[in-house]
Amino acid sequence: MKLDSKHLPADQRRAATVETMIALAAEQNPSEITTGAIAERMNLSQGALFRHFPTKDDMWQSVMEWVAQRLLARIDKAAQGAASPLASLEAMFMAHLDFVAKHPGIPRMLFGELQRAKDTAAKRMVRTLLTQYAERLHTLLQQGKDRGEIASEVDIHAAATLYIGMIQGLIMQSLISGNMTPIRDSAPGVFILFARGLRRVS
Amino acid sequence: MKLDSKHLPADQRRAATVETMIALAAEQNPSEITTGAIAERMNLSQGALFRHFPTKDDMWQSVMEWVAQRLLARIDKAAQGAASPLASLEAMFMAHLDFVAKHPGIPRMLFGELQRAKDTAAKRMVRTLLTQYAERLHTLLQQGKDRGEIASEVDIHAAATLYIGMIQGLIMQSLISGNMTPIRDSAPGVFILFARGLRRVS
DNA sequence: CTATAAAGTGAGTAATCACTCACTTACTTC
DNA sequence: GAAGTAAGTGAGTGATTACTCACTTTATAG
Repeated sequence: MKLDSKHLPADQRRAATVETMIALAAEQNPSEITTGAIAERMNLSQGALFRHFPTKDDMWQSVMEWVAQRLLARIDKAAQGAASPLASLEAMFMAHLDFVAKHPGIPRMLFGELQRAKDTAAKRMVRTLLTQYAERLHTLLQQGKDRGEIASEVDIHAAATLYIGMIQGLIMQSLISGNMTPIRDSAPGVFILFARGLRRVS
Repeated sequence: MKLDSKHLPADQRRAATVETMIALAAEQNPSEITTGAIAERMNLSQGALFRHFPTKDDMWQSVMEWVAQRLLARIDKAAQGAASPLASLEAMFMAHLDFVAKHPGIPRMLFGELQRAKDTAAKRMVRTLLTQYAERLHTLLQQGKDRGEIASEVDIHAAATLYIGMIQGLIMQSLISGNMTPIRDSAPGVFILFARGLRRVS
């Protein structure tokens, strides 16, 4: 991969643009990333970007596609290797946090895109991603109930909200402290507490 | 209060500006709110705003002060009336959600400000708010342990993160659906699950 | 080696934004 | 009711931004 050379083929240039935007989002507010800053980081003229994307919104859409594809693949793979529904949830949780720790700009992008006023393609993509994520959570939680691992009185919808909230809360902590360490350090304890609420009292 | 009349005294005009910004934040991405839009909503010329605030950042700082003051007062009042630490947490939780349901732009503002690149006064104010909030949570959780209401093996720091995450998760749901109803509907179930994880198994 | 197409350049443009200022209007006080 | 002051107006300004385009450079196929 000679991604730094000039005159890349179009598909490689598009991929490099997406990766650059994700890298920049780790350093600054995603909504403040300019096409000029993207081009500068790529050692490219600003105008060249628009040979590969019709608008900036299309660039963001490509970024969100990249994220949705990678994140869902990561959590699916993590869930498959586990022995029980609760273990799958924990593996998904850890894989998700590992993913955002490696790409700290991504949760910022998702949240920022969600609260855009306009209904952009990128925003719809985020909604789809989160909906698909929630479906996987519901399935696993129901399986946990069926197998008696999760208490029957647990509200599955509430549990899915709490799961998403766990991740969001940890991200919030990292935004306050300015680095990613609290995520890795606090994650296990938070999940233990979450699982305590779910588990059937034997 | 004749807040719509022309030629308001300076302090009332500043207060009206803050309230207008909070109202606008409920409708659109806070970072996309322009001074022109604020002025238009107030039936005021854009230039007039800068007679009362030296910069736009100062406007945001005033907004954050408004939020910090009101939110902390609300949750403190709610916590006082409750019979036990866990009941206080629940009352705080509900008061907080009631607050954000009435001012849907506020969580957006806080999160958006947190991820700004520059270290603005508003950002420092958000950090302070969240730190003070976390202190209250730690105190209550420790009291719960001392009284035997909360299991001794519970990680207090994790519980505080989970509490913040609960709120953040519910806000996320409302951003996806586009309205505030899921917050009010799902909140009790989510808290029950949270409390299940904390409570001492008798 | 040459022709052709793909990719990149850099100097534009129009729109938008926060912020300024000379001037006008409205309140207050004696 | 005149004088003084506080508040508002509206037409600026310069900086920034997404996007365009005529032209140049590079890669590649015959």
